[in-house]
Amino acid sequence: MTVRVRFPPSPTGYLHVGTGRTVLYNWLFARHHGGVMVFRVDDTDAERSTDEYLQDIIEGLRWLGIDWDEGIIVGGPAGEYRQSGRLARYREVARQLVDSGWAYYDFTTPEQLEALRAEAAAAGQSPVYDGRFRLPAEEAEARVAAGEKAPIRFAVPRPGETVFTDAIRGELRFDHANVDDFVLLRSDGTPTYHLASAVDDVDFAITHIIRGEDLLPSTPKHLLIAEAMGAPAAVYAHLSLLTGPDGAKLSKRHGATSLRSYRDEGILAEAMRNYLAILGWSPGTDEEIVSLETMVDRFDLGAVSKNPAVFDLTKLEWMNGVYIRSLDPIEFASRALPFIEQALGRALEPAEGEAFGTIAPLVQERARRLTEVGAQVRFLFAEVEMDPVSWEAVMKGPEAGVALAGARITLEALGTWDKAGIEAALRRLLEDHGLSARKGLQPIRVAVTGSTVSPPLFESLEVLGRERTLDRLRAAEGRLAEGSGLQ
RNA sequence: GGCCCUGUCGUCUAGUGGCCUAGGACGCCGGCCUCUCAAGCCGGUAACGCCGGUUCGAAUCCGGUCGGGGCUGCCA
Repeated sequence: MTVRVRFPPSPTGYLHVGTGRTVLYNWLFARHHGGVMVFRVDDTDAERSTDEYLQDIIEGLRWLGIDWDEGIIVGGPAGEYRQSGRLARYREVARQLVDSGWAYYDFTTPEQLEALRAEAAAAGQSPVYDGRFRLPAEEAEARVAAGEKAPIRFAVPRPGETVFTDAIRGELRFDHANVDDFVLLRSDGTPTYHLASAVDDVDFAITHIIRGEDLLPSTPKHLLIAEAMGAPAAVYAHLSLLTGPDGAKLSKRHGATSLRSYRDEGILAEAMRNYLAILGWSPGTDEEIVSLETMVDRFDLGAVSKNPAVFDLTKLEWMNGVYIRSLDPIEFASRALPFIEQALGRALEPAEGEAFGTIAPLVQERARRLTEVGAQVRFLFAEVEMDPVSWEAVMKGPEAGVALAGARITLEALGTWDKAGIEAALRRLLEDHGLSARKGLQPIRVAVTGSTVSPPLFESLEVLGRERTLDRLRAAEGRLAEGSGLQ
């Protein structure tokens, strides 16, 4: 039997990193087993579902490099993969379950339900509706025929229990005393998540349902619906949740949770994918950097962790740095370009693009996120924005003036303006004045880039060009003179 | 409150009765390298929640306890 998994997002928000991890695991499982990945849309919540969110989810998947074999866009045997387009089917199943006695029209009022819950809470019992007000079938039918609106509830067998083996957690049992007669079809005729999701899983012949642990308490309901439909039970696997540093389910209050925001903040798709894969799954070796091929090759639900995992931004950034450094230099430059233009607020001129291409490899070694690149090369494309702290740190001593003036004079006279020439000239300068590289070069760096932190100096000057370098050295000398009260 | 999941370094994890005086990775600390910052290299810090039991032997098995999390809607 071929493995069939599914990804059923409900488009009520941007693609969440936790959801991203869930899809990844489904995808890895499918690819590992040569199975089929189905992409359906759980949009039964018409109020909150939007097309914009669906687009974001699709883009997020593509960004991660996850594809699907059946479902929206690509189509498939089921034809319709949006739940909003399958409403008639859900009503049909609900009706069939009523006819077969697995479900019933319910006339309990919200007040009655509330009273029951309060009563149960007071008695220390499970607050579940056990169908005690269920009417005889004929009576219920008569009221429905008379035009009365009523939801359809599932008649959970009592006493009873649902037992299943979770692929990650082992055998799990749920006493039906704690499972209530849940609503299948709302009184307005729309299906609840439980009905729509379970029917789709049956209709699309899903064999493995890999989802978040938050759905664990709902599993008996889904298994019961499948049973009532006369369908074989799928294998369930519940993934632990992703949490923030405080241990609570990852949410907005922990910071960015959408995959999109990480992409926008300079995280590489391959790094995010690798990090998410390792967050809760171990390839079985000490490796942390794992190729996609290896993931597919080794993925196994039995090796997925049962514990919740804290989403550790620091480790993601480290991994992103590893991936950035492993990029082909040309590839790095082209991926970084949009971030530079974003930081600059304008597109780069052709000549500037060339300049960046020259210095890019040096920045590549230093960045953990693509967004850092802009700050590092800004001095090449804009006027110097002097960092006061940097200035204070290096312009204090008597060496500063000497280094600045000396550099200006020697570089002005320099023959060929290239890295080798610049380095030779400046090293000679240092020697002549008995300055250490550290003491002598920092003032020049700050004068030219505006900061104590920059790409290597000689290359930076080469790319900056003689005129701008000299201008900036003069400007710094002027500023130094003012600051020293010499003027 | 009820039901359920879960518990190895700060974090992610390896570990399925002896190979564990518990391994790796991130972080952190120190050193080397060095024109700054990174990167790289070397070294260090740090954990089996607790209490019982089973066993010649327990991180690994059992019970309890404490802690963390999830669910508890005619949301998904």
